[in-house]
Amino acid sequence: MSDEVEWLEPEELRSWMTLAALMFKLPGALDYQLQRDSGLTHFEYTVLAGLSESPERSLRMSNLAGFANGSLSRLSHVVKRLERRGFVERRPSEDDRRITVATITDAGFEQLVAAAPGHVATVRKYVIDALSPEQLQQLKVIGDQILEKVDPDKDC
Amino acid sequence: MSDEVEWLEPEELRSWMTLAALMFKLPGALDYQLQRDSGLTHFEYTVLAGLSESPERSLRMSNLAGFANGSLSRLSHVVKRLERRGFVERRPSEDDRRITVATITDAGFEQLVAAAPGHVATVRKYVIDALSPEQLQQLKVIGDQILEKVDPDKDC
DNA sequence: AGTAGTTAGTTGATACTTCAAGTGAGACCG
DNA sequence: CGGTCTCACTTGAAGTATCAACTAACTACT
Repeated sequence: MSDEVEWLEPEELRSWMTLAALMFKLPGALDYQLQRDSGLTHFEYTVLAGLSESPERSLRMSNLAGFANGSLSRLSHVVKRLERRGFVERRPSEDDRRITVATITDAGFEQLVAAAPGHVATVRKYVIDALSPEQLQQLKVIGDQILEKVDPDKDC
Repeated sequence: MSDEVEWLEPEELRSWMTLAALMFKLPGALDYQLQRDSGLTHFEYTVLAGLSESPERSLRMSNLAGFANGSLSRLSHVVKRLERRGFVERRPSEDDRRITVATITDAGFEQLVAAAPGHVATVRKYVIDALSPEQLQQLKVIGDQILEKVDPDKDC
């Protein structure tokens, strides 16, 4: 951290304020729809979606945490709740019993299938339909460049 | 919500996944730095910053909530905590005593001034420096278009 | 004035996230 | 082998967010 602070230029500030507003508002809007229509948070949805797309409908906790962009601790709590609701199961891996493998159950899969159309429609309404194809492309490039700085390892 | 779901095209999906990852990761990274170096969350920082830039260093709760992109309830809890720490004060407005006016104290201002350089440096490191001037401009346009859909009133 | 309706903000219960500490399994090393 | 180290997760406590219910103040109508 250098001695002299480089304050933001007005242009930079405007872009940053927009991004900040987006970070505050979009998750709330997404959570609201999912919660209301399916009783899932966006994070829970992402967890179920991650499991559903994986071989054996299973993933080890660390990988799932990476996929869902959350900490292992957060994931552990969330999976415990999802397990109580009957949407996932956990068991230790045969190979290495430090590893926990989570699996989505049939009930969890049904829940996901029921939630998906509404969620996709919301993403479409708020994000995809708001942008041109070029802008979508720009958004991906911009996002990846920022993520590269935030989280230098793991290039997804 | 229509009968036939329009699933996302691969291109659309990739852009969305990037944006989703950004929404999960960036707030955490920002909060982490602020919390560690100044004991403030990004939301608290935004609240103090909003007050500090306003005439009389004061703002009514609703306006402050709008500025900070949070609900009135959330703001009320946060301001209560900031008040306990001596960083803001609240009093009812003379004109309309339903209205609560929050004011940043000298201690709060000092806290903000102490936190600002590190926070700005972090924003610069993660966002501004990651992007070209054109990309910053694109980001603002893209963000505004999404926000317009999420929150149709209030064009900031 | 009296009453119904609206607005601004607060509160309390519940749920969620985070952080630090803990557990138990495998790896390494003499 | 026995001890230490690291890894993969889990847990409990404390802090924070969210939702619904509530209070108090103003407004509008009769």
